Amino acid sequence: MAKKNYQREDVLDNVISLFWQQGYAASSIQQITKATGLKPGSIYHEFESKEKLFQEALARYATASIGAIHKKMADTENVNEGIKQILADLVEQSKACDYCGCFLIKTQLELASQGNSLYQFASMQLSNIEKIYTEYLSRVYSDELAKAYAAQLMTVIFGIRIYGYQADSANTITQTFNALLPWLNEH
Amino acid sequence: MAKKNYQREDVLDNVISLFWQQGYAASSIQQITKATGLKPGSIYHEFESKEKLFQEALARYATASIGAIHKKMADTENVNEGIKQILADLVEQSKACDYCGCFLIKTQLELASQGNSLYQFASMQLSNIEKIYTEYLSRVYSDELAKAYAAQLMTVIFGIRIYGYQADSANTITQTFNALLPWLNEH
DNA sequence: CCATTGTTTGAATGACTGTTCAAAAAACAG
DNA sequence: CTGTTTTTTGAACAGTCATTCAAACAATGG
Repeated sequence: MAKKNYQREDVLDNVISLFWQQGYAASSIQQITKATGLKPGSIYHEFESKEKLFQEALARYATASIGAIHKKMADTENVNEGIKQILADLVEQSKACDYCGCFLIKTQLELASQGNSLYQFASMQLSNIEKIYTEYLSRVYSDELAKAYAAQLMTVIFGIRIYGYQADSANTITQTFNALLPWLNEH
Repeated sequence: MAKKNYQREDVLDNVISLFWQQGYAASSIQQITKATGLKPGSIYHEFESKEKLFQEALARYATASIGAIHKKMADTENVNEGIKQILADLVEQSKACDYCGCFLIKTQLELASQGNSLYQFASMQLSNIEKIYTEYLSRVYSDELAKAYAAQLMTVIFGIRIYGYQADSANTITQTFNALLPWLNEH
């Protein structure tokens, strides 16, 4: 088999959901082999180590998340409407029975204490997302206001992603973020 | 040594900071022995298993957290002032270089996927805290409003606890929660 | 058809995991 | 002092961890 019988991206997608659900420490190579269909040797041949594999999976998740933001902003009439839809999507996700929040946030919390490079990466991506929101908001508001609103938005998103673990919280969350971010309904 | 040479509570306090920092999976019995000074045998003699030990540590943390809320409410003039101080305390905590958020939230995120009883416990405690805030708020507001404000407060607290990982975020967080919860400055 | 290159395999590695337990040690009661 | 009880000890257990590697395998280039 001189040609590899798998697609790097497919492997990563399988690995993302495993790591996302269980976290870094609780996901064993054995589980990874089961989730991907690859033998240990192949995994280490394609990805250098468990850490590198996780890093790449997380990077793919982050890229997809950021891409989803840009897409939503391109598809909606104005910035506020785009953000409202993004928040509505988060609420929708929280309804799933296998809901497991945000991969970046989970990674940040799990690996913070070790000053891990994976923590650094997750942290950086979250900051990056805030910056992206700031840029979009500065189309509608002053730079100062855009910055403040982006920080509020990130705080509310973080809050939602954790509040979403509570069963049957969807309606409450929707009411909550509308009350917390009244400026979303301007324009 | 027929008399035990340690205090159950001291052991728990040491164990809390270990589990709090590193999470359940990443904290080994070996590390626990190092943190507590107890040998494996003693730990299993006093606490039945790693899971039971974690459970008890988490329960102690939760009790302390809830106690702190009641104390703050008793020490301040009114409910809104008490909540403002609690939020200010959270901001203060986030300044620490070894900041590691909230033990209950971290546990909920780490152990959610397994339907773990530890997850159930953490989840229940967080719900309980919301209920406590609802009760305090209903002294000042209608039941309906108190419920809505408590949900907002919990969402903002969750948000703060994650936003706090960001370096030098203290000022931003303070401005953010004042903007998100304008009703805190009533009365 | 051979040599080369790249891929897959899966057993083996040594370290570490949570847990157990028989023996030792220390306090108490009689 | 003796017998009982409680606690401590630390080696030992079976299992799992991440990782390695030589061998088998398959495809390409010449």
